[in-house]
Amino acid sequence: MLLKVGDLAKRCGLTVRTLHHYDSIGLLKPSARSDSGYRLYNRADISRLHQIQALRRFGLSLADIGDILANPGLNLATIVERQIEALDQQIAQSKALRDRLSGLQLQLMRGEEPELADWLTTLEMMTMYDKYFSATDLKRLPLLDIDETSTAGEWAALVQAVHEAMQAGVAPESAEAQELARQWISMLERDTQGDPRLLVKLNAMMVGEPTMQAKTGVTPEVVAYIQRAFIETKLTIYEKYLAADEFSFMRENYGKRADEWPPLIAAIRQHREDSTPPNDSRMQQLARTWLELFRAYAGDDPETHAKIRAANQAEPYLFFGTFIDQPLLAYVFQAMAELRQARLSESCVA
Amino acid sequence: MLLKVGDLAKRCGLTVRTLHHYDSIGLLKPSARSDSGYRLYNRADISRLHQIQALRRFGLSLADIGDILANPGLNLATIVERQIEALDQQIAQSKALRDRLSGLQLQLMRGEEPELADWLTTLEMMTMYDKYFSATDLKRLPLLDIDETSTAGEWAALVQAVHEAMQAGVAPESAEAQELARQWISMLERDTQGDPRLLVKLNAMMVGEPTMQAKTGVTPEVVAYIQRAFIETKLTIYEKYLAADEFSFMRENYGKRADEWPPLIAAIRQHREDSTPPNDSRMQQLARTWLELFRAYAGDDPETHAKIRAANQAEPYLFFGTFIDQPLLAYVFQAMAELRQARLSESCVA
DNA sequence: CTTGACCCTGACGCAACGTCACGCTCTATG
DNA sequence: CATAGAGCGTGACGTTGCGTCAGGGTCAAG
Repeated sequence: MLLKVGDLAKRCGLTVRTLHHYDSIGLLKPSARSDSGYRLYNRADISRLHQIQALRRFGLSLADIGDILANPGLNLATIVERQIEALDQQIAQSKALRDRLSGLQLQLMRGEEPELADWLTTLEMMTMYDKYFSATDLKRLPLLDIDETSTAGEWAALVQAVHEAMQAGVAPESAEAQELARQWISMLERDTQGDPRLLVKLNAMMVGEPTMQAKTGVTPEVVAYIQRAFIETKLTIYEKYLAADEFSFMRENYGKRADEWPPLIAAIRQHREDSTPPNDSRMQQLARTWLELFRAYAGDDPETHAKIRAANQAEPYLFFGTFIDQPLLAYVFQAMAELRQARLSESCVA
Repeated sequence: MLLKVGDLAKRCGLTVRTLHHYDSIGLLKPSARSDSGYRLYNRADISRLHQIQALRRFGLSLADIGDILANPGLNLATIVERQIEALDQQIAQSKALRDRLSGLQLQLMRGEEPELADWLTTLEMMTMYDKYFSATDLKRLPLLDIDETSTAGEWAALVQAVHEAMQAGVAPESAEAQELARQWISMLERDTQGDPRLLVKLNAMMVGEPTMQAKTGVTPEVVAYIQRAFIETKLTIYEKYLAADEFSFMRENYGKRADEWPPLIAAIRQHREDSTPPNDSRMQQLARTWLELFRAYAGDDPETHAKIRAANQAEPYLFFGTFIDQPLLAYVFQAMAELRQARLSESCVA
C-alpha cells in the first residue's frame, strides 16, 4: 500500500507543498520513489507523519519535532513542560496587551472621537511612561488619564502659568512664584500618592526624554524655577528660628544638593517596606548619607541642628513636599541611633 | 537638533538595523541626509517614531501602522476593536492548547515514563480523534484515556478475542460470537454514553483512517462480523413472534441497511435537542426515512408490523444497542403522526 | 494521439528584523 | 598630521513554515 504525495496529503489534511517541505528539510522522506521519481509513502511513513502532526498540534517547531523523533531517549514530559511554560508566558503577555487595549477602548468610547493626531500624542506619552514605570506604578499614576477635566488639564494649566511667570520675569523668590511652587508640589505629592519612588522615576523620565519635555512643557528650566521658589517657601520659615549667620549659611547651601534627597528617601522607603533592619549595613550607609546631606546646609554646629529640629517640630509645613512621613522618619532615626551606637563601641575599642 | 541613527536608536531603545528597516520599507524615512550620506532625524521624525512604537505595542503590523499614519481619517476605535478580537481569539486558542498539554502532562505523571514510541502512538490516535470529534465530544469519550487498566485495555482484550474467534472460524451466528457482540455493543453504548452522534463519528473515523484500523485492530471485517453476530441476537428473539415466512423475510433483510440507522437516529436526536418541532419538514423527511428503513426489513404487511411492535414492547433487549431511548421514540412517533395527518389531508384535497 | 490530472524541481515571497561583510566618515589622540 | 577606533552606509543572506508560480515530465482515459 504505497501512497503518492497527493493521496497522502488528502488523507492527512495537508497540502502537497507541505509534504515537499517536510521532505526537503528531512523531516519526512518517503521511503521509496517510483521509476519516474514520484514520492511513494509506505505505512511507516504515514505513521511518522501522524506523529509529526500530533507533535505539531502541541505547538512544537518542525526542528524540535525532528529532534524528538530522531532520539527517542528524549523525555516527553520535559518537552511538554517547556511548552506549557512558554504558553503560559505567551498567554500572560496577550492578556496584558488585551487589558491595555480595552482600557484604551474605554477611553476612546467616552471621548467624542478625538483627532488621530491627539491620540497618537497620547499614545506616545503612554509608551514613554511605560519605559520608566512598571505596570503597578502605572496603575497609581493618574497622569495618564486622558480625561481633560482631570489631572492632565490641571497640570497643563499650571505649567502654562509657570511659563508665563518666567516670561514675565517674575523672580522665583517672589510671593507669586512661591504660590505656584506650593501648588506644583502639592499636585505632585497628590499624583504620586506621596511615594518618593514614583517621584524619582518621574524625574528620571523628564530628564531622559526631551520629547516629553517638549510635549508637556516641563523643561529643566521650569523644574529649576519651581525648585528655587519652593526652597524659598521653606527658607522664609527657617529664618524665624535661626541667627543671621546660621540663616545665611543655610540660604547659601539649602538648595545645592536638593536633588539628592528624593533618591535617598526613595531608597529608605523601599528598605522600610522590605523590612530591612535599621542596623543593616545598607541602611547604615543611607543614614550616613542623610546626615551628610543635612550638614551640607545645616553646618556642623549642634546648636544650629537643635534649632532646625525645633523648627521642624513646630512647623509641619517644613515636611511638605519632602515625601518624608513620620514612620519613615522614625525608621531613619533608628538607623542613626544604631550608627551612634556602633561609632561609640568602635571608639571604645580604639 | 538632528540625530544620527545610532543616537536615535539609543534614545528609543531600538537597534540601528530596525531604523534601517523602517527606512527601507518607507515607514520612517529620515527627513535629511548629511553630505556624507548619514541619516539625520529631526523632531518630527522622532515624534513619528514614537507614534510607531506606540502602535507597535498594540501588536499592529508595520504595514498597518504605515496605513494608519498615512491617512489620519482612519478610525482608531475600529482598529483597536479588531486587535482586541484577534487577541481574544489567540488567547482562547492558546488556552485550549495549554489545557490539552496539561492534561497530557497529568497522564505522563501517573504512568511511569512510558516509551516514547508508545506515546507517539497514543498521540497519533489522539490527533485522529481530534479530526473527527469536537472538543466537547472528546471530553465525553473515555476511549482516549491512557490508563491501561480502564477502557482502552478492555477494548484491546475484546478486539483480540474477536480476532481469535474469526481466526478459529467461529460462525457469527454461534452463541460464542453473539456473546462477544453483546459485550461489544454494551461497551460501545457505555463509552459513547448512548449518544448516537458519537457513534456515527466513531464509525466515520474507523472507516476513514486505515491507520486507526491497523493500530486498534478494528478492521471493517471485524465490524462486519460483530454486526452479523449482533443481528443474530435480535433475530433469535423476533423469531418467536413471527410466522415462518415473515421471519425469513426479516432474516433476509434485517441487516442489509443496518448502517443507515445510526446516522438517522443521530440526526433525529440532534433535532430533538434543538427543539425542532415534529412537523418541521426536515423531521418529516427523517420520519419518512425511518419508515422506509423499517419496511425494508419488516415488509409492508400491517399485521407483521403489529407483531414486531408487540415484540419490541415485550422485549426491551430489542432496543439494546440501537441508541434509541423512549423520549426519542416518542418524538419520532409524533413526527409520524404529523406525517399521517398531512397525508390524510392531502388525499382529501385530491 | 491528445487531454487533463498529477508529479517533479527550483525559486521567490512573506514579517520583522539579526547578523555578517566591505568600505567610507568622523573624531580623538599620539 | 597620521592613524585608530567608533560609527555610518549599502547590500545580502538567514530565520519559520509553508504559499504560489513557472517550466517540464508522467500516467490513464478517450
